[in-house]
Parts: sequence; structure tokens; C-alpha cells
Amino acid sequence: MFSQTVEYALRAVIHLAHEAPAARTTAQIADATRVPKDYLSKILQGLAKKGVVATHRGVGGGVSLAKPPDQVTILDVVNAVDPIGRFPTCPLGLPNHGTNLCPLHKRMDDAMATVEAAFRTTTLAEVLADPSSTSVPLCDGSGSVQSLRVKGSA
Amino acid sequence: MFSQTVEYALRAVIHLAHEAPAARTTAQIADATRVPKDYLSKILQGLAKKGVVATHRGVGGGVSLAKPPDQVTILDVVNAVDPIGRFPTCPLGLPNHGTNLCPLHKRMDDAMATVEAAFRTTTLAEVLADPSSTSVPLCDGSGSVQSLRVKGSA
DNA sequence: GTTAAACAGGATCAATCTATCCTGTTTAAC
DNA sequence: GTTAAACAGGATAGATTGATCCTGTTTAAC
Repeated sequence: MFSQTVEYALRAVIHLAHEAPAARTTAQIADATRVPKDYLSKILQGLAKKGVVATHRGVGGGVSLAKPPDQVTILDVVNAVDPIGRFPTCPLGLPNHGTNLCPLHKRMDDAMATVEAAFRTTTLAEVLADPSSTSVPLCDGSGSVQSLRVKGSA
Repeated sequence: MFSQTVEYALRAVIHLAHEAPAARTTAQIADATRVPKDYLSKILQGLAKKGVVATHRGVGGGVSLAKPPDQVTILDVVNAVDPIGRFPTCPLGLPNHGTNLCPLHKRMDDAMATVEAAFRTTTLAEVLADPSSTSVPLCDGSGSVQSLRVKGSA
């Protein structure tokens, strides 16, 4: 349901939020979050352009959150890399429609709106402060982990 | 957020629900729902294998809903073509985890669960009976429509 | 049983997404 | 100002998705 890019972006910013306000190099983030380094680099570039993260070039540089973790929402991150596509109008493109959606697309739009709302009201700080986990937000922080992919698992 | 295939599949079954229990040819469905005919054919094959629709070959054949519209949910259709991927486990694949999800993936999974629940409790019959629209569920039924695509609209 | 309607499915193709590689530019440290 | 760390970004490749084409098989009608 969410793209791999969204997954990677969220892991990265959560990690950065955990380290905030310090900067980390792309390599460090990639290692900590198990995201392919060069691909992560592109994602971070995108996040930087949207103002979610700040990048610092040169020796001692790296990437840091652009704002404090309690001022960045999950939605900020998701929309920066792969916007939740609401239906501004019926995708069938009817000429005789205004802003009305048919019953089907109304329900799909409602579902997306619900997700959007949940993500809008959740900041990175809240994720970090979640008491349900004893460890850091990316499930770990400890040792070596075998990479494992979950794709469209039924 | 939803794939093009899901969008097409939903349009098709809603159309079939509207015509139920009659069968319609793939060409008729494609025309009514503005879905590429040959691609729709593949989607309907998949829906048939999952038991959502029934196909009838030969002259006078076509595709019909396998069950009454009030016994088919949106989720049935979505999961048949492009399952909503819940997180059975943390995608980072930690060895020291049981079924626990980290705070980040817990929230993503919750969002998907919400959508799943909404789709599970909505039948095709309910979509058809929606009073908010004066016309048939696919926004129309009338005349020629210029094709229009909405992709990841911000 | 011949014909034509209609689905089944293999093959192919373009577009997008994911991932990798390589070179250039910036910049702190010396 | 030379060096090395680190991001910027173009180019490319593989995988998946979306779309099209063509042939085969089924089946009702005659």
C-alpha cells in the first residue's frame, strides 16, 4: 500500500529524529536503517528539497532534521516523497461533474483521508516516545541484521 | 495509494453489481468503465480465479458477479487483485522480535488496518445504494467521456 | 458440424519504481 | 591551497506495473 520509497524515507527521518538535532551521514543512516545507501541518498535529496531535512556538504557534514521532531509529522514525510493521492475529482473525468465524487470514489477518498488524518496528527517525537517498545523506534539499534523484505504480504 | 489495477477492478465489479445478476461482456464493461479492454480482461481473469466474478465462455457469455452485491465487499475485490499489505512483522527483519512491531510500523499497520476495516464493512450493494449521488455509481452512464487520468495528485 | 461470439492466456512493450555506479562540487581540517 | 569527507546529481540497469496484440479454446445458435 505504501511504496518502498515511503518506507525508506520514514525509517530515515525516524532515525534522524532519534539523533536530533545532530546530523548523520547518509552512510550512517543507511547502515542504521538497512536502506540501500545510494538510493537513500536520492530520497534524502528529495526530503531536503521539501524542507523536511537539511543537508550539510563537506567534511563533517551530513543530514539532519530541518525541524524539531515534535514539529514534523508522518504526513510531512509521506507527502514529501510519495503524496497520498486524494481524489480531487472523479477519475473517470466526467464533464457534468463539479467537485462531486461518485459513491465508489467517495469511499476510496474517505479511506485515504483517514490515513492522511492519522499521519497528520502523529509527529516523529510521538513515535519516538511510544512506550510500547523497549528499544529504539527502528526495532533495534543493536547488531547485525539479515535484510528481509516484505512485499504486499497477504 | 491504490494501484491502477485496484481502481480498474473496483470500477468493473461496481458496474457488474449494477447489472447483477446479468452478465456483461468484457468489451461492454471496458466501455462502461473507461478501462483498457485487454488489460481489464486480465484483471477479470484474476477476479474469476479468486471467486469474485464468474465468467461464461462462448456466444452469449460474459462476466457476472459470483455472489449477490450485498455479499461482496470492497475488501474482497481489493484483496483479490492487490492485497492490502499488513505488516505481519517488522520489515527490518529483526531476529529478536516476535510479533511485535516497532512504533513506526505499528502506526503504518494501524493505518492499513483502518482502511481494511472500512473496506471490509462496505458491500457493493451499499455503494450502489448510496443516496449522495443522483446517477449510477460510476459517476455516469450517459454519454461519451474524454479519458482523464489522475495519478498521485498532490 | 459450421459459424461466430466471447473468454483464456502467451508474448511483447512501454512506463514507472527501485537500485547501483560514477563523476562533480562543496567544505572543514591541516 | 591541498586533502579528504560528504552531498549532488547524471547515467544506467533491473524489476514491477500497466497496456496491447495475437492466437487458441469454448460454446450457443443455426
